[in-house]
Amino acid sequence: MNTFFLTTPIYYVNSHPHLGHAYTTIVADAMTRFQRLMGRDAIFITGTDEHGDKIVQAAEKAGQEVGAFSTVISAEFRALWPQLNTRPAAFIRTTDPEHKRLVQEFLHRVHAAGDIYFGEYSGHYCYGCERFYTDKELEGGLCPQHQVKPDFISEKNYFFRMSRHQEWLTRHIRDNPDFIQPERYRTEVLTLLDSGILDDLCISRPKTRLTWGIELPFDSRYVCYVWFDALLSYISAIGGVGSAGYERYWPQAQHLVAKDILKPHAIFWPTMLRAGGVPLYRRLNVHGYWLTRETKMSKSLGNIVTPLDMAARYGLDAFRYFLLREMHFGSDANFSEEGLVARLNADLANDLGNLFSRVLSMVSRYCAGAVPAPAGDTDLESALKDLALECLANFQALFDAYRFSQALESLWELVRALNKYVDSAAPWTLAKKGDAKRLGTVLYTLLECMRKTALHLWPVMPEKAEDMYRQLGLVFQADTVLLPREKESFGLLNAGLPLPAPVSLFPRVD
RNA sequence: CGCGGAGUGGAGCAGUUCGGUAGCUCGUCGGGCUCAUAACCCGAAGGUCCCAGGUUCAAAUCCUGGCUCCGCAACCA
Repeated sequence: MNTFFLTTPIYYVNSHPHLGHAYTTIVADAMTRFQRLMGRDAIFITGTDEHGDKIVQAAEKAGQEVGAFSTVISAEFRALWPQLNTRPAAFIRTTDPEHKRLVQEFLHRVHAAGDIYFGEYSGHYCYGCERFYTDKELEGGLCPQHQVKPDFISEKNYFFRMSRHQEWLTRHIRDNPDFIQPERYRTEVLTLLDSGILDDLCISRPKTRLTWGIELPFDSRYVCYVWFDALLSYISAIGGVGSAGYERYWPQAQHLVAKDILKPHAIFWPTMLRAGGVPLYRRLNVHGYWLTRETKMSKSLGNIVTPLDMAARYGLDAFRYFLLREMHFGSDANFSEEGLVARLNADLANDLGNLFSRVLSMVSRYCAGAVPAPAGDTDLESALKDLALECLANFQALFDAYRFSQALESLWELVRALNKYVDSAAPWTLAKKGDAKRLGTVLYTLLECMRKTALHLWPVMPEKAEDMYRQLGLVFQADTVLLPREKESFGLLNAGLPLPAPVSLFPRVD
């Protein structure tokens, strides 16, 4: 089946949505829109992760009951996505009853398969932090937070036999170079796997310490460790193992995460799936962080960028464009308002917006506002068309590989070539000479290439792309578009179409 | 010797997998055009590709050693 299925992480509700969350979801949305234009049945899903210690603590800090607290934050995330023009096919909460049931069912399967055992865990426990510390984490034997000596306590817990699957996982990652992308993160995981034996994963928390979680189906004195619960949401969101949604989408599953949660996705999750007898996801796509002034964004530093402020100030599509154009997928990137404005002015206003403006105004002036008919091509057109098809083919291949920045660069190579073509062909001279045939060819060629450009931009800037389409006298309908044929031929724009009065697409910001 | 990333013209970055005349955008300077959002097009200046060794006919790219910066090990995409 020709499907495409992508997940964002389910965001942890101990903080409000920020630029990082917006980026990941916008990437997921753009990729999904792209795959749809490529002719696939494509969806992405998102949601919130709501269990665990940290949430209980955050709720206490806010002076709220934990269930009510996570509902409020979860709703903030859910409300943000439509405002960024992202359209998840599902929004899952790990507190959904159906998810809880599916997690318990999965735990049962793994337990029955013999991959969960009851054992004892000993460690340095700080009652102030309500957590265990490893020897490495302690500073001079003291808890780094409270500067007190933690108690050495033993606790009975359930463990997942992750170590049993280490060899198999290592081989799988070696044999499937695409399983973790970009390459550097694959290398990182392989280094980690080669550096020693994996510990088994402690997957329970005694209710004496934590009750905010999913109860273990085989022991009501415990709740499930958050990651074991959260990762399974990727399957709950489409109906659970064996459901119609699962059959349809899971075989093509890809995940999208930031580098901080590489380990749970690259190690915990595949071994869990293996133990539960569920086929693995196809691919894990890992991106970097947005930095502000060379340093990481964090609440304590007060340098959080609020996505909606930027969108409101400069336009949502310019914001989306900036995020995809500026960050090289996988590496960290810098976010700055100046950077955004620079891109908006240079790429969107000067190159793209101005191209539409100059061409549409000539069509309006020289062709009575209707798409002219092309006559014969000269070498100038042949060269331009060759370049256009090459740029579009590159765009499609790069976008498909999550190399958004390079994909857009490739598209802008075409935009610049179009501006250059205007200068070389000089339609104003043709108009003066009264060479209607040649003028028709030049302007038609431009309009057709602009149509292709708008089409390819839709995943990144849906509203503006639809505006561009309208300017070309067309109505954009995603289901009727097929990108693959667009990189092969010209002439899908019909001559004679009346065009509306030109409107500025991207006004400059000064 | 905790793990990882980065160091390329004034700024921001590609290129490093599979060595072969150093590339893009912005900025600067000069020119062109007049259809256009003071936009667009052409040309120019500007680089010891962190340093030192090594391999090679040839190294930004491979190997060894070192320096500097940053991130993770605490929240967090």
